[in-house]
Amino acid sequence: MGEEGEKLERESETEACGSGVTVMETPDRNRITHPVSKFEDSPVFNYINSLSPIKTVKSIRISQSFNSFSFASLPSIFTSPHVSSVKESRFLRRHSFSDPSKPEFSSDNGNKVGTSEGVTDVAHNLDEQQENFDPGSYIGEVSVESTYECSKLATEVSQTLNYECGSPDCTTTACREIETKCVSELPRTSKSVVPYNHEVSQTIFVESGMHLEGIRNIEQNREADGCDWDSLISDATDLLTFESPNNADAFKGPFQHPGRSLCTSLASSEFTHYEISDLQNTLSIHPVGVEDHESENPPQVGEEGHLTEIEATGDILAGTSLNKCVNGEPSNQIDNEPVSNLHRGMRRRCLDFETAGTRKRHLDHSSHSGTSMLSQSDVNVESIDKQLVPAKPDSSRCILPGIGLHLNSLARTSKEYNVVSRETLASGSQLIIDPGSTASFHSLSTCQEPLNKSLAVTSMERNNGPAESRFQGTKDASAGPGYMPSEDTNQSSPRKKRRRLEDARESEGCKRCNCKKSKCLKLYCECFAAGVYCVEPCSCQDCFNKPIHEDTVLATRKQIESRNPLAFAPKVLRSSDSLPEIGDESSKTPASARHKRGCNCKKSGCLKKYCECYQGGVGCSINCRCEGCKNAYGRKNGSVSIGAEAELEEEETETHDKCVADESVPKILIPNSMEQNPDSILQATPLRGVRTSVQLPFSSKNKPPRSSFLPIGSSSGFYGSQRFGKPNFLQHQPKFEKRVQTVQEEEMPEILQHNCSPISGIKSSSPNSKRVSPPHCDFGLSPHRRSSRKLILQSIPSFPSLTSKD
DNA sequence: GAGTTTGAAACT
DNA sequence: CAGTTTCAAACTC
Repeated sequence: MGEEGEKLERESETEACGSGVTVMETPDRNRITHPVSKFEDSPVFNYINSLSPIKTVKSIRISQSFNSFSFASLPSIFTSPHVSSVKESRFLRRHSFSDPSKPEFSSDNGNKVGTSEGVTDVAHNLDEQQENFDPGSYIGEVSVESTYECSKLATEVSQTLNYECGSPDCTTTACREIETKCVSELPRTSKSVVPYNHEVSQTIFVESGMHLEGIRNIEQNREADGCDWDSLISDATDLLTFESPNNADAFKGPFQHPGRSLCTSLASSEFTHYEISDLQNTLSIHPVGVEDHESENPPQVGEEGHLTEIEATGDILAGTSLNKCVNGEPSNQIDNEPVSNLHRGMRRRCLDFETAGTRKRHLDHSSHSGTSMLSQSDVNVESIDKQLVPAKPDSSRCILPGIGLHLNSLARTSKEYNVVSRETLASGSQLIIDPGSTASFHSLSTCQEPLNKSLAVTSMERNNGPAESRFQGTKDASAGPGYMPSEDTNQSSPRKKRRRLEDARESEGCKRCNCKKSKCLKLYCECFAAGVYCVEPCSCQDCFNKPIHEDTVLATRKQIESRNPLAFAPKVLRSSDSLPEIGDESSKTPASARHKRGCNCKKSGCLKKYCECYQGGVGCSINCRCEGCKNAYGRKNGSVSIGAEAELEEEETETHDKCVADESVPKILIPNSMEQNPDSILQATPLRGVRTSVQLPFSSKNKPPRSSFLPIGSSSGFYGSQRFGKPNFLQHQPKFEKRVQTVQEEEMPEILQHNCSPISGIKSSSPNSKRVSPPHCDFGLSPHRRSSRKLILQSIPSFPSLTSKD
């Protein structure tokens, strides 16, 4: 496997890089964005920033948001673009490397120098290191040696400077020294191990002044925190590297594909600017929160958490961009992506497992970060999940609701699209946005049930318990999530009870399966279907859906995908995604979303969760073959007539508990909130721009909800990306837009990118084809958007989506 | 908690 | 593609 995996990796890389894959990236974009980034990076810009109120705002936000979450921001820092290149290779590599052998990596990396790949490599290295090292063992070592070293030096120096450099602005000679040292030192230590890292780091240090500041801050913080910051710093460093346009240029090399580099630089640059500032703030601020955590926690924990973050970051990086920047052959992507996504998810989970026991403290930290982090993209979310999961002391490791591993969910719908934004928002809100800024939260809340809820509900609390509780809740889902208050209060009947449980489950974010015969290697298994590993809370028997059996899982997954490429795709396409079929009145349904394949209910009347449509909180569509459809969210015939809506309302009312925030209807709300306070969102985070998406009516087990969180998800990734690809985004700020776009593009599987076409193709092959609704183009490409979408559009200027027709 | 129902997934 | 079986969630008691 290892060799094969390598081969595949290489091939994929070659294809991606070598061919004009970059094509996908629109040159225009690069051009446009690039300049912007340059502008931002330019001294003048910096100077302006320092003077302008904007900067202040940022810092303020950050300061507010930051408590312990500063870390979270870091992951976000790594924009998907970075990852992009890594993504494919990563997956592949993982397959082959899952085990101890990683040396190859370095070698490979070594060959590729200076390009975006280099970045990728870095990410890789991080990942690898993380993977390779046991949580416990590597904690001390820190994933990135080069950076670590650097950080060490920096730390040494910074120790002196600590107080001096409290502010980001502080640019003392000491910092310079550190930088210099780092640069000089890196080569020695890290070179062999991580050839590129040091290069990158050097670049960063040398080139980016702002970054340096951020780094300094980080280092300072680090001092307070301990070693953890090293990794953080390293991450930051990477980020920084990308930030500067110059860097991008530098990266361009023989290997580099212009498009790629551009993409990377672009995406990174766009975000970076903010990120950096955030980072700085975070760092500066962080010490306080972090210290607290760490002080409480054993050093190990803190370190682990740190590592986790890094990991997440790496994942993010790896996961996101590939698609965007590199357009490989569709087939390849298709094949790879799902796997990769899965892989990621898996991996995270694996990580979680590994560290789960050890990490306790981080829970808070990670959780916070997780919440806060959302900024970037789905990917980030994943990272968050990871973080979160690890944080949890319990084995349950459930990921955030939806987060991590649910590849599918993301895909779901525009929602995902929204989800991403939401996540971003959520995280951002926590981190960046003021607690007060409800807009972002609202959006979040609407979109994803558990997560949203938790966020919304706990948003206030976010810093401490909420996130944690949430996550913990996830673990113990059964136990009952800490959050879900509203429902509980409302619920009184057994039904409510059930809901509660379900909600708890969802809130947990982890899916728990109860498989007995499928070994959790079939779609029967919710965990497997969601692209996540089974966790302790699962009651499954003979479970193979565990990191230990990664190969098996992947192989099985592939097999299933070969059978049905959309097998792991989100089943429900949310409003934005799904296009109501033309003529399908159901589209009118409150839940604009539709089930990908439609249901086949005969006895449940589509009024029970047996019905996937209903479960997903969407109305039945022409694709459904249900009999006696009474789907409250929209009847097959079209009828989502008023009556139906009334029913729906009734139901909702009835289940008010359930729906409360989650329910399908809310989706629209988010957008509104966004519209209302678009600025706030934007301010909060660049990524934030995204809006929330549709919620599943049933928070509880809806697979969809889960998925929604997962950004990475292979298939989900697609959908999500697709959606993102669509113009919807908030465009309040061009920057953000670009950012978002980039993300979307990256994640978007080619298939999706191609609009519906892929589906159709798939359709033919897939068993489900009949159900698969090619016509839907649900993928969100359709021009017809749901109300939510409309809202979004209003607020946001559309951008050209790769896929979209426009 | 055990048993039943249900419909997706898998198989033929 | 259709029919059947298997499976696990959803549901009921």
